[in-house]
Amino acid sequence: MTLAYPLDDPRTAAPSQALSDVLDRLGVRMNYAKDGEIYAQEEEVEFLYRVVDGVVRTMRLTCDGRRQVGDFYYAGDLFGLEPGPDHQFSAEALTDCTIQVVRRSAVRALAGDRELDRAVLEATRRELQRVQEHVLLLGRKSAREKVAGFLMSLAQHQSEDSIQLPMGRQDMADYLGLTIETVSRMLTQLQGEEIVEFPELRRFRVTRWEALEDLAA
Amino acid sequence: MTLAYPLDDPRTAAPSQALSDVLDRLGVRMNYAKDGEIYAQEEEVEFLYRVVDGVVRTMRLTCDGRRQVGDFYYAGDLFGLEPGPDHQFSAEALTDCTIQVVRRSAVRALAGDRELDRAVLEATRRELQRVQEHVLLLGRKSAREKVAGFLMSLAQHQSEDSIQLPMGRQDMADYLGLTIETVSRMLTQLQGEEIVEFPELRRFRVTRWEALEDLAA
DNA sequence: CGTGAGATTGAACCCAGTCAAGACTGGTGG
DNA sequence: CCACCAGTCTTGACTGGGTTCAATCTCACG
Repeated sequence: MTLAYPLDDPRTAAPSQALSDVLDRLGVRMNYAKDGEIYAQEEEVEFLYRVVDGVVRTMRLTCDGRRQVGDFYYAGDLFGLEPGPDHQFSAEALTDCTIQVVRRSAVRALAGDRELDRAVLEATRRELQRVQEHVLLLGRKSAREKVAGFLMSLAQHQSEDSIQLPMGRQDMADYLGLTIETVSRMLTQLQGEEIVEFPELRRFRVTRWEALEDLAA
Repeated sequence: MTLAYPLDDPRTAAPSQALSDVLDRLGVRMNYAKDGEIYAQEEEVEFLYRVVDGVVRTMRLTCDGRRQVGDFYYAGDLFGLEPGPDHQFSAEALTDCTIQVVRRSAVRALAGDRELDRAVLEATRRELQRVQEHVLLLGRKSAREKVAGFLMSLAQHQSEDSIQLPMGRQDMADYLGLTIETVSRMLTQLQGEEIVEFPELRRFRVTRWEALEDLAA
């Protein structure tokens, strides 16, 4: 993982060395095809995962079929750190992915290493912070602000000038608590105001950073 | 804290013994008057807190003045477990409160005790789970469902037949991502359908549990 | 009793959702 | 190479749930 972005951002701070080592030593690399299921909702929590390459999405389905995307995970990010014995979320490969997987029990067995306990705690903390940001986004922002904020956060994680959108509109909508149509409209609107520019459907460029920052608030 | 409610509920599971002990041994009891500030947003994270008596609310203010309530904490709950060096939320006494406070550095100093590390992790996990529930609530539920769900969760934490509402309508609204008027209307509506009953402004009784459960979904 | 903050209610408005049609895109096979 | 197709995205018209603004009510507390 590159460190092109600020370290205090919980999404991008590198996982601690100890945990990283355990994953390297004991972890198994797995490949998942686009849309492949990594784990299912309700499944027992058994493993710890790190994205090596590709993008992963976690999501939750309510009994009546509404979908809520938990988060998106990129190269270097840990995921699957869920409280409770069962997964509240499922995880799927948004793109073709390589994932490093380690059994939780293996981590626990090595936990004589206090560094490691600490590392898991640290990772859980980061996760908590991400989720708290998500609450603020969902609770008190307009559709316009939600979409702008989403684009901002994507942009902050890619140093290139032209930014890739690995997920479709439906995934954005389900992350932001909106419908696909509203997301689409807001994107068009932001383009109309020349704040962002979409040369391709899944790729954009920020043309007026200040305006985008103001919106994301 | 009583254990009248199921243990797998992250809001109510008792904090682990080790952490509880540290709080008892090293913690200082503090009293806060209603609306007193326990810590401020942006303030450095220094302490760990446990509610002994009363109710605490955490909340966050955005630059343009919008308010988002993080959560409500009751007797026995730990709070102030925030990732990052600074508080993202502020905490205030919703009612007159007794809070047991311990320095984080004291906890850290004792952390040779692996039990303790584990306990902090466990508490952070529970917090994570609460926040994830909150995301689902905010992202994919109607006003009616939000209010019904809120009343449900309150009811589940009080064994009595008549349930106290320690917070005002504004706090409920800011927790649910609604306006005070909408909250009020939904309460009236639920009363009209004889699902709940409000003998007093801040006290209610559930008259049709099944209906409430269906709504909270 | 009065008083005032907090809660309810009403009416008008508006943002986002819904439903439906059409456009674009990328992939496939002729 | 291009025509076609299916999936995805965009656009439009309409609806409706929730907000806004304002007036009234309630009740806890002096």
